[in-house]
Amino acid sequence: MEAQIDKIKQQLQSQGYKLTPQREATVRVLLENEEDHLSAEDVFMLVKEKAPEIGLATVYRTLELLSELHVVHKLNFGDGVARYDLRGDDTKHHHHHLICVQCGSMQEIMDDWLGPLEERLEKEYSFHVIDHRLDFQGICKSCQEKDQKKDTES
Amino acid sequence: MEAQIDKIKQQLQSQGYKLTPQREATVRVLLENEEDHLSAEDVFMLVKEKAPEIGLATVYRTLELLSELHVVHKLNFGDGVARYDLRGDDTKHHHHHLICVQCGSMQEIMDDWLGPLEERLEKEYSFHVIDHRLDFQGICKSCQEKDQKKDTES
DNA sequence: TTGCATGCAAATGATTTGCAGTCGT
DNA sequence: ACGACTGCAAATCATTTGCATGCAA
Repeated sequence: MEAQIDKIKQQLQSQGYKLTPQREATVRVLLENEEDHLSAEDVFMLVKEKAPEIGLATVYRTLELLSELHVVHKLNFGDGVARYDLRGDDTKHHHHHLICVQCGSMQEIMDDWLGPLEERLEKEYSFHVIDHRLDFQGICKSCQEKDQKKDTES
Repeated sequence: MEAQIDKIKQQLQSQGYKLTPQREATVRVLLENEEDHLSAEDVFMLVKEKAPEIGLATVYRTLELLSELHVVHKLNFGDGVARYDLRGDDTKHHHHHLICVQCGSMQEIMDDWLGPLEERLEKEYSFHVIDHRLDFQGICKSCQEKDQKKDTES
């Protein structure tokens, strides 16, 4: 982890920026939560545990700066908040959702089904995939069973 | 077009909603701009030309309603505004999006790649798929080229 | 009458910005 | 001292909500 911090420090300095304590705390939070897609508010709360005096605006400014330097990716999943992701080439997130339109339940599928598609995108469209989001809307098993029962009764 | 309006009217009525003049004006704007991904504000401005007395809140409420009824798709490309897309008659309106996290550009892919996956879901998870949504976040071709140039310069 | 719909204005929530003070070089 | 950096509060922007009114069955 120290190695990664050092690398980021150099990236900052090469562009004339400093790795201040606030920025370092923010980067550490991102490193410690590489798995997740943290929102700015999430990052803020986690950073506050290490550096309680930090301001939300600083977190936003830091994330924006890191984003410009391509240290993190700014992602948008349509839930109204921007999410940030450390740019590790190795970490990819694959989760799909089955959302039942009848009962509203949501099931996560951890399989990665899109590997071949992503390869195709890179080749055919020259699009470098960082992440994807795949949601299916439909009727879940238990609602199908409920429906069947109802149909039989009537 | 009248046929499509009628169809939407029936979809609304089947759920207990009415096709009010404001809603009809909004739907007409969406039909007339089927090609584009309009934001709520865009729709609002266009609807105002037909029905100047309409309020922005009504446009938002209408779009939200149509979205729930799956008449339109609510899309988010990370530029800070939600965009809306009329769902074409054909069930094969399954397009996917390539969203560049750097420049915010969006490209549509019209292929339907998920047929086999949907079959698998029905079998392995007993989940009956009605609709899906697939977005890829990544770096588009032109941003990759820009990055390369920048890297070379330094 | 009853309740869905509307327009307006005010409220909200995420993010940005203005500004005065702080810190390292 | 200079400019980069910060925290705070106020500003902004998209979207939502409260509420009194309007309208159709």
